[in-house]
Amino acid sequence: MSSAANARASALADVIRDDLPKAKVKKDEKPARKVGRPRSEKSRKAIVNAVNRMLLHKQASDLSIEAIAKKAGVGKTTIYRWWPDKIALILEAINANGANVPQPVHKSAGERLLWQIERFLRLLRGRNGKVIIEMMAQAQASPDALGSFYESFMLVHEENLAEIIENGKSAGAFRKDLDTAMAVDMIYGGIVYHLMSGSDELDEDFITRYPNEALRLVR
Amino acid sequence: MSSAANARASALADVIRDDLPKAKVKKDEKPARKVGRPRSEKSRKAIVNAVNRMLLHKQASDLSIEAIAKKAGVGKTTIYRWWPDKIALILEAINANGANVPQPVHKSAGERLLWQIERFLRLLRGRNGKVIIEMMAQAQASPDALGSFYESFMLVHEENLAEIIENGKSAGAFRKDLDTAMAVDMIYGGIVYHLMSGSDELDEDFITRYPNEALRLVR
DNA sequence: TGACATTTAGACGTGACGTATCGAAAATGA
DNA sequence: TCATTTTCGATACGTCACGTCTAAATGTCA
Repeated sequence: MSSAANARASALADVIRDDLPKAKVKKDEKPARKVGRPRSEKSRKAIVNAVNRMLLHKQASDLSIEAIAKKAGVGKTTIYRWWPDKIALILEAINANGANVPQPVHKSAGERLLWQIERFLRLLRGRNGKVIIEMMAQAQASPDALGSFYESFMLVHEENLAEIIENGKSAGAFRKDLDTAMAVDMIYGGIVYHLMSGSDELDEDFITRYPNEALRLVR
Repeated sequence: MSSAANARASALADVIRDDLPKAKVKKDEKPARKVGRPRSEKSRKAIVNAVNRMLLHKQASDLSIEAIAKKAGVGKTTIYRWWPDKIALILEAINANGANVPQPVHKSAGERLLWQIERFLRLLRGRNGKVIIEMMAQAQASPDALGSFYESFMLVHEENLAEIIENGKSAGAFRKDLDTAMAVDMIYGGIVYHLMSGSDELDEDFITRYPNEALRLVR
């Protein structure tokens, strides 16, 4: 397990080979404990709220588990018990994980591509973008954190985009000789890189024009 | 000063407007001190060597100034005096800054683009890539560090690429409606993102095929 | 020689890490 | 009702790195 590279390679391979068997992650993690004090929903909310409030004033790298615990009025043991690291906690707090809205059907390949890119851009618009990019940056420090970030955030977007591109190629709407994985790298990479280069937020102009620029890449 | 966003915006604007007046950074930082003990070249080398030796065994985020000083047999004051942060030190150690080899002339716009991208890829090949990407990641934590990384590493590449694209557009070799800044984001972003996604090194296949894929984007 | 900046070495206070321990609290089920 | 089980908040612990700060030694120039 662990390696993000592996997770990524296999995930893209799945999409490209068009057989996606068990990519469903593991949602069946509910043994439904019968005995013992249950997890405090109140504490969970307090922690998540504390993170969100703190993110209004400072950037993610300046949040310490200790400070979060203090602000939430919670023992830091509680945080360590439920979240493996700051990345997982913050991603949950800003609710950036998943939310895999199904694509509207009956669209051309180009429209589906635009829709997917716009969805990603919307997700990264505003303050969220900076925070998520910081998470990606922090994840570079450890393979485990990277895998965690990748699986809980990037993977689903990559899969969706890769599938759209593959379908577009099959349908003749996109270049047959296009390398799907590279196109995914360039399309999402362009956005990520833009945010990493210093723009605090994605400006309206970028959001408006980027999807069409990406569309030119694949045609 | 400080903001990387500003540095970037103005730099690209310069290239795009095709007037690049004083982009030459400041190489004239040699007051040639006459008095006082001179900086120890021996210590400088010991520090840089220590960093390089340590990077063979651990990743950049695991290097501490204290450990570097100890390994180099140097007071950490010496490090703090000469380098503003770990990013600057490591970039100098792996010699990733500058080395702005002039382009061979007499080439078509497409060839110049390929050459520039290949140069960038060569720079990020091997262990260097991981280290540089880690620097970029760490730089996200502070605007100053981001500006420092950007100016000492990314800026020159962006300027070169933007100029090539602009010239290609003027010459009719590239699409006139191409957004230069976005193309730069996508081309370099694709590489950076690829490295950030978990591949420890750029594989031969990627290096071989990426430049051509990028060329399709601009035509 | 004296002026002066840089050198190494290490002490210092700060702050966060992640673990461990504690007694109290909250649910279950016999 | 009461034992069992698990989480709760609190806090102590040892570790580590940060960046600043002294202090005495060292090297170069005038």
